[in-house]
Amino acid sequence: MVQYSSTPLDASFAALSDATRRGVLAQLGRADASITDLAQTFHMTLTGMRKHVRVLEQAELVTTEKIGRARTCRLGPRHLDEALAWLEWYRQLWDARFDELDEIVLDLGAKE
Amino acid sequence: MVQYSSTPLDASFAALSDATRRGVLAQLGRADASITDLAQTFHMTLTGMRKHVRVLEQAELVTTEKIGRARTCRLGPRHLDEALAWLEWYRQLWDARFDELDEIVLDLGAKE
DNA sequence: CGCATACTGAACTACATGGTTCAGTATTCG
DNA sequence: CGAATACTGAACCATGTAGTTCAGTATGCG
Repeated sequence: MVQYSSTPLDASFAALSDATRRGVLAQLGRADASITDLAQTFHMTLTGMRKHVRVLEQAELVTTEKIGRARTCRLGPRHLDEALAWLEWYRQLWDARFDELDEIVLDLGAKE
Repeated sequence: MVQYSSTPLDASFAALSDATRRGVLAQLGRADASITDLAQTFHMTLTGMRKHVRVLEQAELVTTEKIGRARTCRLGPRHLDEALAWLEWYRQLWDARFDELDEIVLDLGAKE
């Protein structure tokens, strides 16, 4: 198949499609945390959590910095504006289709 | 691993993490389409497109109906409100952290 | 009826994902 | 120095994903 990483939008949505990663973002919203902190919260191994954090890093939702032996994770620079914009656009699309349906229904009513 | 399908939010974000599927939503926003129509637009086999459509169906973003030998796909009942709400919440979280940082910077400035 | 069209299902390929364990390395602290 | 802590990398497993081909079935049309 060859995934070749595609667009940043793909990466954002993919990163958000996992409940653990959304939880990590929530925790980092309250305070920065180490891999150990996060691993404890979500009851998984350091290695497992590191992988989630790396996915979030690659989607630019989280940045990390290794200080001494600990790696500190914090909320990253991406606002998810792109993802939000896409969803808003989609909602408008959907609403437009719905209005159209309304019109058809109204037209049918007018005929009687 | 055992994926057991988790939350609808997972399904929504996962469905949106593929450019082809976002394109299908866009096309269905303009008009309903058959599997053949969609497969042609995105240059893939019927079987391949059917799989994408099924993912969108399972995320309740698209509904389909088989009429005669053709399957008609249309934009589904889900507004993606949940996904939007999550992203909005996340943005507020991020903004809050940013404001906090601003305060720290301002405090540092006041000290001089 | 017979052919073309539209889809479906199974099997296969190649790679991604979400997790684990185990065996390291690097850092801190007594 | 030596032990504990914090992370890392490689290897592995089971399953999911994005596509294909090929061999059907079901429908519509001349």
